[in-house]
Amino acid sequence: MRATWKLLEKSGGAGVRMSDIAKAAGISRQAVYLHFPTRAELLTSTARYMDDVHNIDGSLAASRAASGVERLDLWVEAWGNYIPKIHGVGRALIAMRDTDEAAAAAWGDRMQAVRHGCEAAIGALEKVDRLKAEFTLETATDLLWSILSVEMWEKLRFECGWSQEDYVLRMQRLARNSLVG
Amino acid sequence: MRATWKLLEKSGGAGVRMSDIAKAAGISRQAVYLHFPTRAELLTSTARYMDDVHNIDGSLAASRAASGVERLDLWVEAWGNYIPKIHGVGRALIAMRDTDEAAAAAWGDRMQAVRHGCEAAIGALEKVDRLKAEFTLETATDLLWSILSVEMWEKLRFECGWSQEDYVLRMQRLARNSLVG
DNA sequence: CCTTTGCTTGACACCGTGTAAAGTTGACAA
DNA sequence: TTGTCAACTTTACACGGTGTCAAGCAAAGG
Repeated sequence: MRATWKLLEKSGGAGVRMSDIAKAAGISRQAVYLHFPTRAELLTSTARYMDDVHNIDGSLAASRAASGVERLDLWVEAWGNYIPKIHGVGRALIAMRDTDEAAAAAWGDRMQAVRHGCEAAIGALEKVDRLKAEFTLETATDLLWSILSVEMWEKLRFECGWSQEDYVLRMQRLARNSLVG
Repeated sequence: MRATWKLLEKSGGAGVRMSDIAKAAGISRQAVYLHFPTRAELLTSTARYMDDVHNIDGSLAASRAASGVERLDLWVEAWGNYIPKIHGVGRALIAMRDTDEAAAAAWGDRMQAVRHGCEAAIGALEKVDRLKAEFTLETATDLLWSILSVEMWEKLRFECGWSQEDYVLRMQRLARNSLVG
């Protein structure tokens, strides 16, 4: 899993084959299949492992402690800064979605968790009556979640050349401008 | 190209093989290669053909004629309503990006054209001094372009279940709230 | 000493894309 | 009438990547 992680990180998630991973791990390609039945399993296990190492719950604690607009800001920052860490694996999983049911499910699950984070942030906003009137909890969550998607991060970060700091700052502003009334 | 179009439209862009297209067109798989050297070529030719049939320039005329905030609204509407038409081919091209250089270039080109549309809309905003001070022409274009990406449309439309009308309306509002001062 | 565990090598099936070659069919022209 | 060309057919195969299968090997440990 560490080899997978390293390779996906350096490649940005594309063009990493099972044989590459095996070589990087210093074992044969078949040995990889002794541990992980499929590529999708390896990727999702690696993703879980990364969550573990990064202690994702810990890094989200700050945003959970806050409330209202501040909570929204902190959530955008926390998740926004987590994206680069998982980006490689994410990209690989996203690429497999079309052809591999398991990969689609695994990535969908992870994104559902992110959605819950978004929903909690919007909920906090609603609680202090700062959610724009045009939104329900659900539609606001939809929007925030889409705005904070890995795909959008990729576009802004690589195709538009934004720095990570710019990304976080501007997404915080975007979220505030569009959701907070 | 018509067969390709039809299949990609119905499948949403995934799992369409050259042999499927050949069968749908009523010719052999090899015959397809007599007309299009590669899958990427077939897809991009189909995309061009679709632009032609849809008369893209005509449908963008309205937005180009307007100015200021109205122009932004009309641009979001025009492009937003064009996405579903090209979505199938877009998805297929996006899926090929990682492995096929030609596909990446073709899709990149098309998206660059969309970016120009975004830039023109932002330019119109700037001309009447309604662009928020925090933006340059470029950063505002980056943001609008990312917000109007096919990926975001897919997410909102299918994963969040928004209707096409909702999508356009809410994206207009999002663009206005975040860009117009 | 024997078994188990973790690995190795090597071969192979499957799929989809793309290539290659030889043959068929119909239209049009000298 | 014969010949040629273009569009297409059938059949076969190479390649790359995933996943399967089988036989064998080496070290650890009761």
